[in-house]
Amino acid sequence: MATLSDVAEEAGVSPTAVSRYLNNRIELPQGTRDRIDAAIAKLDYRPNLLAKRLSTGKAEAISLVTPEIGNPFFAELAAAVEAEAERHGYAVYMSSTRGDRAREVDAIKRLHDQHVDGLIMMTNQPDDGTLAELLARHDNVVLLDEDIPGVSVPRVFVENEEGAYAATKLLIEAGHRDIALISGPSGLMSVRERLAGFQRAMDEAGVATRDEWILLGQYSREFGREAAERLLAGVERPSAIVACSDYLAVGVLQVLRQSGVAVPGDMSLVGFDDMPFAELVDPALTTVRQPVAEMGRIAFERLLAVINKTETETVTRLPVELVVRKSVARFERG
Amino acid sequence: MATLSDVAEEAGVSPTAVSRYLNNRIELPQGTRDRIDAAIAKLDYRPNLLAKRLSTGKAEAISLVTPEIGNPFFAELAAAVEAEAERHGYAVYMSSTRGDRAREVDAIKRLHDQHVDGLIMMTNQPDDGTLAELLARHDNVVLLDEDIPGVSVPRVFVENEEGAYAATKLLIEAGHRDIALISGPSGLMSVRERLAGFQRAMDEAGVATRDEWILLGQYSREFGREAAERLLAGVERPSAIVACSDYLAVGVLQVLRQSGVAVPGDMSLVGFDDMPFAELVDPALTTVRQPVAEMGRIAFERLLAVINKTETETVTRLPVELVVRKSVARFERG
DNA sequence: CCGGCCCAGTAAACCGCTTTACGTGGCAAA
DNA sequence: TTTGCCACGTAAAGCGGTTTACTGGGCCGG
Repeated sequence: MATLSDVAEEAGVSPTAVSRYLNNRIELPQGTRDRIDAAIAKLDYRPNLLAKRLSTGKAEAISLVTPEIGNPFFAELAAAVEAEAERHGYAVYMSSTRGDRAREVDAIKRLHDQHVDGLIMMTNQPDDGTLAELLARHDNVVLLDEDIPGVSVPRVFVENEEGAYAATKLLIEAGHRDIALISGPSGLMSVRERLAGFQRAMDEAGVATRDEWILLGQYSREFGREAAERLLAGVERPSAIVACSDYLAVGVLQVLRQSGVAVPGDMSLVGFDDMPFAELVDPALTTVRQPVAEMGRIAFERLLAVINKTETETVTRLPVELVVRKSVARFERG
Repeated sequence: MATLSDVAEEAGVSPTAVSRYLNNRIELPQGTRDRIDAAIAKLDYRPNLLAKRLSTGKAEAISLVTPEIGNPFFAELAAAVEAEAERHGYAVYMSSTRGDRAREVDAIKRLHDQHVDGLIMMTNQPDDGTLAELLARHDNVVLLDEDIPGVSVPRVFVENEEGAYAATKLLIEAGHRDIALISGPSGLMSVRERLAGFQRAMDEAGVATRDEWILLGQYSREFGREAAERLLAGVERPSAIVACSDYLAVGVLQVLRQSGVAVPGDMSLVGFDDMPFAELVDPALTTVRQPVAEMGRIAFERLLAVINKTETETVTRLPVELVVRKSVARFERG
């Protein structure tokens, strides 16, 4: 690999001149510029970013940590962040923690390496304080999708409560009163908020919620199956289910199908997220769409703002949208 | 941020001593070790990876380029690579090119930056020679999933031909003779090989293929829909379709459903990949499973081997497996 | 009592680039 | 003729580590 000095020598100038020329920090006469350009071309010179970063302290790169890159929701979010970052000339280093706290910690600590200018963080498990403490030391972080309590950095979320409210209301307006809710771990902000939206819709309609029909666990297909089985095993069955993630909904769907419970004939179902497969399952899933592209875009924008110190803590709430497909039917008495 | 020198000063030794101690290149008496450890703890020292890499030339990191991280197939592959890399203490920098040639080129060129020790490359568009030429200059690259002709680096593929052969044979054994094939861009190795497998199965059974029933385009849902529409519009219809990607199959499924063509009743369908949603669609998709986790694992293993110069060009072919679900039925005459 | 060896470290160069603070040489103005 | 300034650069330190070669002192054996 040719270095800056090689280029300088070839062009008959000092490394300083080449460096400053390349960074537009010096005016050179045409002749000199040509010689440098020729040398660069001849040697196929590419600046060593590592050295550059070490020297300048700027990385023009960010890190993106996601719980599970194999999960379409996070993958789409990651793609959106990357697209926006590219527009600004930033590289994105993605990593997936696979729900491992140690890997989350690692990812944050790596901020120290100077490798990146900032971090967009997604998590899907409640924090026990570890992450919050670690993050408190940084000001170049943005939280996306899920909160970590006690951290004062910009955050980008969706209107979880509104989403769940709309989903629940749709069911109520279809005549349902016996509605169950399946959601993720209780420590998560999104879980709390969606539960609140559900509760509010039920309260407004004057219909009581039942504790045994509120099932909190994980945002996973596995838990969706488990929860559905529990609901089916109960003495009374709800006529509709709000699943707070499409992953959950799909798990529910599988169990219902196996058990011969028709959707939406015998049981209505609403999901959350509008993952790519939501319209592919049978029946096509009515669900609450999160504006994934927008979330990614704004998260990056916010991060850029804190990196450039033009802004600090802000919380952005993006609206969600109820997408009506085929998994909800009017409740028929009997 | 505390530096090595800060630690050295705090511990009352030279930076050299600290560096060598941390890298196990020196034996120090217990007392000195304790002082250094204490200094590190007190200052919360973390080595600056950038500096380390610049100095050593080793990055303990690889780069992973995927065409589209939002695509579950690539996302899962990425997750698998990352999992294996982590076991070996390597960081993974993922980037998605979104099918943009310029971004692919960029990703390769970035190998020069010393940022990473090597590159695992996935692509989903035929190369016009650009990539091949660029890659020829590197020996720390592994190709995954798809080939780039003219490049002599380790490659990890699946048995595409066998997969398509098995899928086609399944249909033939179910009594089908009018079988269409839908696949990706014709320049791609996987497309060629799957086509060959299809052809071989048809030849062996003594049934002729028809040009108008072999539709090559893109590995996308969009093209799946388009191809399905073309098949339905033809004067004669096949009774079964081999879709060379589950994305294609899903597109096909949508069009068939809209057109009132029952699957598998009126039309049998086999996919390829076994993406996560394959078992969720209706009917659950019979498809050819690619061993994604294994592919990722082996790709990393191979990359490590070339990085350490213990191996050069090898081509690995991983077996695929036909997963029979509900989208294929016996052909009923008439 | 002296030479040599080992223990416990150290000085200094280097990785490749940036940046601050300085030259030069030539020409115009005084 | 001298001053001064501008155009065109350069020297050298620094980013935070690693690594090679070396050294000073204590102790042991002869």
